[in-house]
Amino acid sequence: MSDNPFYHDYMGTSGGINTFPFFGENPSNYHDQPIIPNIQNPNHEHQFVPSSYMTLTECLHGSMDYNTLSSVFGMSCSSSSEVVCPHIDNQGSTRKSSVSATAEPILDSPMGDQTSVEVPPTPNSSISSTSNEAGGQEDSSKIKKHMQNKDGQEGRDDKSKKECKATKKGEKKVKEPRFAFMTKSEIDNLEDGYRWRKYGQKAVKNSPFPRNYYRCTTQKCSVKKRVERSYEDASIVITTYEGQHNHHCPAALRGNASFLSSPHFMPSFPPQLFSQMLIPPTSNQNLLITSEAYNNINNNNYHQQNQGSEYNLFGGGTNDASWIQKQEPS
DNA sequence: CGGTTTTGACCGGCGC
DNA sequence: GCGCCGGTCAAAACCG
Repeated sequence: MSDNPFYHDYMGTSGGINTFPFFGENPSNYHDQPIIPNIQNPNHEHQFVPSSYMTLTECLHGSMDYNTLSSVFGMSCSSSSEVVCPHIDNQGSTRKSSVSATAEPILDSPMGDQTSVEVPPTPNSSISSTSNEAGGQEDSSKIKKHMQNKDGQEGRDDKSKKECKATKKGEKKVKEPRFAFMTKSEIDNLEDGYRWRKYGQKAVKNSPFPRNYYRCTTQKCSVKKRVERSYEDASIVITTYEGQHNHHCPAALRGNASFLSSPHFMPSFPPQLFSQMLIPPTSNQNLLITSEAYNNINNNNYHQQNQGSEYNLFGGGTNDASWIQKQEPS
């Protein structure tokens, strides 16, 4: 992975809570210095700028507007686009990486203004096919459905289906943005600071692993997430978030940084992912960081495999961008 | 006892 | 029209 200067693999632990890229609260609350690559200076891919780090939690509960997020993912908010990042390079299974960001902004938009992304097969890449089939492909189909169905099919959220039925035909509903991550973990439901209630579980076609459906327990918050395990690589967990939280992160309310390691918060959780999704300096479509880069910067070994969990981020930089192809609306 | 999980049923979209 | 599939509902079970 180090062959790719833009492929940064990060394995981290916070000693109490795992977070996804973007996850967590205000960066200032972190014990560790939040880091992101300096986007302004493409030649310094290892230069990190703590001040501009954006957590997913912030993103999800709205401190980061969708336009910003879209720009981070290199997508226009005005068009529905889907970026699937199932990629693992040719190193295939040897790569121990593992959070892949999939930005799936799903906004209601004119049919002619759609952009979807197809994921070309990657040689020797189990994760590629994995996510493509177990996650990416399905998401793609779902997204297509989202795009195609303008009568509020996916607008149910916390509304009942009956309510949805009552929705006037043709009434457009704003599609919630989606973000998917692939995480290498033995824990399916990675803690992100929010409280979730499981409301469904479905068997996934061609996969021995079921897909779990969660909904944010906060009232009037319609954020949902799906968690499924890759059927080709059982160590890969595909998490898809849909929507943005309209409230603060419950964990954060417990007291800024202390929640990260507080035994009162997720006491049973082992040290887990404490990572930041980074924005490659030369690509605004992929987000990633490597443990190497991280360690080099922090002189700290964040690689952790103890307690059965191993986390990384992966995405694609310049070299990896090849598997992301924007598909023009047909 | 309240919140969460489980799980079979149901619904709507889509392809044939 | 029918079957498949993903997503959701909701009652029952479970749990702290």
